[in-house]
Amino acid sequence: MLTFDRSLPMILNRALDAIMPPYRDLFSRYDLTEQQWRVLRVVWSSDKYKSVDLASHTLLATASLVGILDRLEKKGLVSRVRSTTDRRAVYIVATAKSRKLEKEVSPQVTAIHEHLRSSVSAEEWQLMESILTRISAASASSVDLNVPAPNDVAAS
Amino acid sequence: MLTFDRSLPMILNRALDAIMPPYRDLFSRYDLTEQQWRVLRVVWSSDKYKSVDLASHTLLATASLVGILDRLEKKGLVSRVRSTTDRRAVYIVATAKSRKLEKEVSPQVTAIHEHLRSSVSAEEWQLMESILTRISAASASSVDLNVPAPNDVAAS
DNA sequence: AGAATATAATTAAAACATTAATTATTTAGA
DNA sequence: TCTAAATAATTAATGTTTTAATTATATTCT
Repeated sequence: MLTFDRSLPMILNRALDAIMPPYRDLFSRYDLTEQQWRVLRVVWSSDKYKSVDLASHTLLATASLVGILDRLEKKGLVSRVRSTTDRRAVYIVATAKSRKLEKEVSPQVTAIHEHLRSSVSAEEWQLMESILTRISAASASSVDLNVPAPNDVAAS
Repeated sequence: MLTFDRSLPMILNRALDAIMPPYRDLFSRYDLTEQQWRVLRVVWSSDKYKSVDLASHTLLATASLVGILDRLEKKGLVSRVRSTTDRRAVYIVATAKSRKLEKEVSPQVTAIHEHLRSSVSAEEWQLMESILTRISAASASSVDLNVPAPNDVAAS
């Protein structure tokens, strides 16, 4: 089991499992989920973002965004504004209520970020980031591995 | 947005987004989900595992495991065996059918692991693992940060 | 202009995640 | 022993993910 246990997916998932609880505890105190937070902090960073822009910045699929935005809208934290120049597009804008939330929550999120960040040296942090970036790039460049299709295997 | 964009959760999620598609493509060819694979490879590694043991080795909550095991059982890949010595416990065992699947899929999964692994040096890989492990440990040791409760903030 | 194609957002269905509560059984302690 | 606490598995409710299909609007190309 050693080889699977120390595979990159497991390494990354274990790290996420370890670091997320403090974030989730914080978000839940404000009745927010992790994904809702991710959407809000991008919306707060700009006047106008289309759904499709949110997707790339939050790492959430547009299909997932629909429901997340529905719930954020119901809570009065964002509103949807149909574009007049391209009527397919919808802009997501932050409400005044969500701006208040931003002022309360953001500093606490930053505190968690910095606490994590301070547990290793600046050089190590930078190194980890660059190693992960390089592995990710390698993966994206050759998604198609040279493996037989299931039918081929079954037929052999 | 720079500070949030380069936070550890985003770094890790971006890396997972980049590396998972080849795994998911492979699993879907065998009509398996990523989580089902995770359960199977642990079940294959031992004769007898209780549900609660599976949870820790797969990083899946026991509540999630119930449904995953239901579906694996329905496909004839695992079976549940009630323990006679502790009648609360259920052992999960691999079927002969799932052993055949193991022989087909495992080598291909290993190939993806090794492809990722080969994109950086052995030293870098080891370093990344140790840095992430240290950050994770730091997080676990102080989940309770010194932040005010929501009510305190609102009252101020 | 008109048809094929592309794009933005949404919907639908199945699977999984998260939190809290529940059931059944076992263990520990007065 | 008898009860309180702990443990294993499950259920329930809400939210999210993934893939595929759908709707509406734009764009491109002939």
